[in-house]
Amino acid sequence: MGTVTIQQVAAEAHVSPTTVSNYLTGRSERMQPETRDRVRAAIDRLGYRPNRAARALRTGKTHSIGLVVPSVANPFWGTFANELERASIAAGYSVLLGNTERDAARELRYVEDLWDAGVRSIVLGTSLPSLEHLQPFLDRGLRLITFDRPVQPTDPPSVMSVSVDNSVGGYLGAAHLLGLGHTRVSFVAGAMQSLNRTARYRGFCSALTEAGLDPAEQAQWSGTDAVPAGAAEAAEIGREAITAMLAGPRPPTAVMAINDMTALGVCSGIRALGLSIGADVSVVGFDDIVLATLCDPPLTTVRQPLPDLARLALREAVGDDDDAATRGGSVLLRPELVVRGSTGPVPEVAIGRRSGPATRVVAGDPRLVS
Amino acid sequence: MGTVTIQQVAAEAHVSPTTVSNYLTGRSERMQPETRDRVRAAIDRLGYRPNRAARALRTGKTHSIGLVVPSVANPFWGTFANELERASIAAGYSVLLGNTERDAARELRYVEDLWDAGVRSIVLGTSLPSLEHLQPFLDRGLRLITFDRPVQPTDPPSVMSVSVDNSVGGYLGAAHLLGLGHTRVSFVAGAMQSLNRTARYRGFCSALTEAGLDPAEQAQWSGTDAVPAGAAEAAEIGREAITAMLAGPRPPTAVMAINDMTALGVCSGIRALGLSIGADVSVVGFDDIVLATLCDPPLTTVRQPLPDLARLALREAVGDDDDAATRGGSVLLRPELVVRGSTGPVPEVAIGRRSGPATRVVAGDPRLVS
DNA sequence: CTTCGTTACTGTAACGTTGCACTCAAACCA
DNA sequence: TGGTTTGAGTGCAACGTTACAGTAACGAAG
Repeated sequence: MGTVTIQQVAAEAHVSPTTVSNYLTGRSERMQPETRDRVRAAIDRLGYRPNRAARALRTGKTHSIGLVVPSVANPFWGTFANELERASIAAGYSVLLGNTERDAARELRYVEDLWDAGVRSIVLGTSLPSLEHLQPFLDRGLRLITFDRPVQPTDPPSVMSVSVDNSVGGYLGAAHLLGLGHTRVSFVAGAMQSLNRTARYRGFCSALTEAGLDPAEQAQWSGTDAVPAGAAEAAEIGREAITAMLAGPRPPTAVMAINDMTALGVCSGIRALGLSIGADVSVVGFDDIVLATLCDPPLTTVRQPLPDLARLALREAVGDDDDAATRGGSVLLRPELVVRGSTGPVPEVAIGRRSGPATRVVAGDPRLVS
Repeated sequence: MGTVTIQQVAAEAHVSPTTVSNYLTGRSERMQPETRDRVRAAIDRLGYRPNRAARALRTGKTHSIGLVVPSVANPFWGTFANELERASIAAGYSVLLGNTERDAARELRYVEDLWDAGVRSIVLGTSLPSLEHLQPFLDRGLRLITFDRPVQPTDPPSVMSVSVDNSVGGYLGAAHLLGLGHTRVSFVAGAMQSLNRTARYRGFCSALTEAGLDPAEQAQWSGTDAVPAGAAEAAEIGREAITAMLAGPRPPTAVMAINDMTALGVCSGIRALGLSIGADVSVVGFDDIVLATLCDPPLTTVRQPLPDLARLALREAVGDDDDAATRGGSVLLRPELVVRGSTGPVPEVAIGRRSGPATRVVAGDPRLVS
C-alpha cells in the first residue's frame, strides 16, 4: 500500500529508524542540525505520517480522551462537548464521544469500550449517584473526571470533579428573586435524586433563610422519579410543575428551575395559563444555554462558564500526574447570574386572586411538596 | 502490568494463540465445541480484553468512524451526533468527534487526524462548497459521507451524500404558506453561498410559481457573506433580515427561513417590532430542532428525519463495499412539514399600513434583494 | 596512556494481534 | 488399499513503532 513507514524515512535520510523516531518524539535537541534537516526533508518528501496504532501499541498511550455525557442533543451537553473538544484539539488530543441517555449499563459499556480503545482519561458527565460500577477501571488506573456532578462521600478517592459551585448558583438565583421583592419563591427540579439538585437547592434555601423566609413553607416541585433523559422531557417537567403549583393553594410569584430546559418548560406552562413571564411570574434558570437568549422573554439564568470548565476538565484529564494536585478533589468555579427579561418585580396583585388558572387545577398532586 | 494477553489465554486454555484469535474473530464455527468452551472459560477466568491497538496495527482497520460537524453546540448537529452515535454503538463502532466551526483548515486538520487514527470512514457535516482539500485522502481510500450537503457536480465521484430532499422541503414550506393565503412570502437564508440554500430556495420558488406568483418579486434576504458559525449568529441573521424586510417597501406577511435557528431569530425580530407571530407574520423554519416546540408560539417547520438520516449515513460508512450501491451517489429522504403555531392565515390588514415598524426602518440596506 | 564522560547515533527486541502456510489425523471415495 | 479431501488446530512472521542497551568517536581528566 501507499503507507510510508519510519524505515522508509530512515533509508531516505540515511539514518536509523530510531533516529527518526527520536526526531518525531521531540528529542531533536540532541541531534546534529544537519541530521535533523535530513530527517525533516525525508519526511516531507515521502509524506510520512506516523501510524498511531503502532504508537499506541508500543507506548500503551493514546492521544484520545473519552467524553461520556447524557446526550449531546441537549444544548448544554452539546456546548460542553464543543468546548472540551476545542480545548482537546489545541492540546493535541482527540475526543471519543458517548451518549448514555443516563443509563448506567450504557455508561459502563462506554467506559469498557473506551478503555479497550486505549483511553485512560474519561470526562464523565452522567450524574449517576454511584460510581461503583466503574471501580474495576479505576483500580486499573483510569483517570476519571466527573463534570457537573458533585463529589459524593462514597466516591472512590481517585475521582476528580470539575463543576460550577452549585450552592452559590442556587443562592444567586434566589437572592435575585428576593431582591425583586418576591416572597413566594418555588424551586423546580427534575427529580429528587438528581445530584445537582441538592447543592443548588441548598444555596436556594440559604438565601431564603437569610431573607427571613422559611424554605419549608415554599412550594417545591420534586418531579417524577425518573431522571429526565432528553431535553424535551426536562422541559415537560417544568411545564407540569408550574401548572400544578399555580393551581395550588399558595401559587408562587417566582420560580427557580434546576436548569434552563426546565425553566423553559416553566415559561411555556405560564404562557399556557395566559399569564405573563416576568410580570406575573418570574423565572430563573440555570446553565445559560443558547436558547436562554433566544426565547421570549430571554431567560434570567445562572451561567455556567463552560469554556473555563472544559479547559479545567481537560487539564485534569491530560495533565502530568504530579501537576494534577486536585487528584481526588473537586474544582468548583463560581457561576454568574445573568439577568434578562424573565424576572421582574413582584406583581401588585397576587396571582391566586386572579381568575383562570384555578380552573385548570390538578389538585392534591402527591408530587407537590409542602 | 495487569494486561492479559491472548497468549496467556492460550496457555490457560491449552491451545495456541491462533485458536484463541480464531474464536475471537468469529471463526468459532469450525471448532470443536469442547475447545470453544475451554477458550471461553479461560477468557472469562482471566478477564481478557482484546487490545485494539494491536488489532488495528495488524489488520489496518479500526472500529471507529469520524464525525465532523460545524459545532455540536448547535442543537441540530448535537441531535444528529447523538443519533449517529447511538446507531454506531449498536453496530459496534465508536464515534470520533470533530467541530470545525465551518473552518476549512480545521476540517482538513480533523480529516488528517482521523486518518492517522486509522479512521477510514468519515461523516462530514460541514457544508463547504468544495471538497478539493480532501482529495488526497479520497485517493488513499477514505470513505466520505457528506451529510446535509447537496452533492456538487465538481465533487470527487467517490463521495457519498445523505441528506433530506431540500427542494421538497422548500416546496412544502412555501406551499403551506400559500395555502394559508399569503402572497407576500419571503425567503431568509444565512448566506448566499450556503449550499443548502440553493435547493431549499428552488423548492420554495417552484411552489410560488405554481401558485402563479413571481418569485423574483418577493423579498429575499441573502444574509451576510460569512456563513454563520454558531447558533446565535444564525438567529441574529434572522432578526436582522426581518427587521429590514418589514421596514421595506413591500413587507412580507410570511417568511420561510433556511433553518430553525434563523426562524427563531425572525420570530424574535417580529416580537421586537410589537407584531404577533402567526397572526401578523407567519414563520416557517427548517430542521425541527428541540427548540421549535419550546418557543412561543411553537414553530411550524420542515422536519428532517434525523434518526433515519443517521442510520443511513452509518450504513454508508460501515457497509460492505459491494452493498454500498450508492457509492458516489446521494440518498435523499423526504422531509415532513410540521404545522405548529407560528403560521396562520394571511392578516386582513396588511402590515405595511400599520404603524410602528416603519419608524425603525433601516432603509436601503444593500443586502435586501429585489 | 588509560579511564571516564559525553555526544550522537544504531541495533535489537519487543508491544499484542492475526493472516497464511502448514501439519496431522480421520474420513471419504473408487 | 492407496490416494485425496476435510476438519481442527498450530507456528511463524509480520504490522510500525519506540525503549533500551549498546557503540564509536572524541575530548578531558587523572
